[in-house]
Amino acid sequence: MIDKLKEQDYRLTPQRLAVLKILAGSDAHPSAEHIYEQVKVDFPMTSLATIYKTLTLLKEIKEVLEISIGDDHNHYDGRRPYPHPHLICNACKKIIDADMVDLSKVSQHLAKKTGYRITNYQINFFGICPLCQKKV
Amino acid sequence: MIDKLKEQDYRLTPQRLAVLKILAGSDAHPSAEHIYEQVKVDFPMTSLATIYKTLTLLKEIKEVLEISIGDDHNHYDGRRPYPHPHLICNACKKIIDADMVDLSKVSQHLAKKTGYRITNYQINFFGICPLCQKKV
DNA sequence: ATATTTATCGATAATGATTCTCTGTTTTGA
DNA sequence: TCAAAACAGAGAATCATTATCGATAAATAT
Repeated sequence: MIDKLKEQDYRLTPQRLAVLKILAGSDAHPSAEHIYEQVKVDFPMTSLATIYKTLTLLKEIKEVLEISIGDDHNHYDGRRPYPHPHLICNACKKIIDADMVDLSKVSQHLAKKTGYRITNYQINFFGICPLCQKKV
Repeated sequence: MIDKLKEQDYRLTPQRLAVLKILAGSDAHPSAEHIYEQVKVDFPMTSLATIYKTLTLLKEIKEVLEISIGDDHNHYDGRRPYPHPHLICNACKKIIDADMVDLSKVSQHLAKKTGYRITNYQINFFGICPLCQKKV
């Protein structure tokens, strides 16, 4: 992560380093607020805006994945910053990675394999449609 | 939809009927704001809060599907109110249904089949994890 | 039909995550 | 050392969604 930052001529500040450390050290898919609380332990003067700015930067250089689970606040994954499926518990809101494919029976397989009672899922593909490709 | 409402002892009001009609008559996955604009054509006195309340109700009785695409506002599908994959254009924000399974090669198949240039996708499964199932 | 009960409505304030603005500070490179 | 650019911090602004609450209207019984 640090190398990626330097490669692209971004500065490595203490605040950024602190965010990087938390992202690298957690597989709990923390929210911006949660990262903020963690960073404040070592850098009490840090602003929440800085957290967001750092996350935006990391998103741009593809070193963090932003995850929207309809929870009114986003979560961030710095360990596996590429698109991959997640499994979210509606009760405790825990997010875990669920790397398996198929789909017709993924839901049932997933339920069997992980013990989760799956009640819903969300699949979104993002891209450029044929019409917009022409417009370029 | 109307029957479902009556079954569960909900009232059928003009405002609700207007929302139902728009949901039933559109496959464009409209936002609450968009539904609001449409409803106001026939019922100018309608409040945006009523749109949200109706959508919440329809979500509860599973007659509409709420779709979060990280666009800062949700979209609604009243035609196919069950979880299913969507394909979103990053440029024009158009949302279309993408009913195909598999996953390992869904992305490539989808690209070939629809002409979309897929740059990202999001998959979320919602459920109850083993620990929380025990807690019940 | 009319009255009664109660869900629903409309208007607006409140909430809360994220972004913006602006000012001061730090880093970089000549 | 110094100017230019990047960055941080504080708090205001934004904006979708929710909550509040008095007024209104739908369903049902009288």
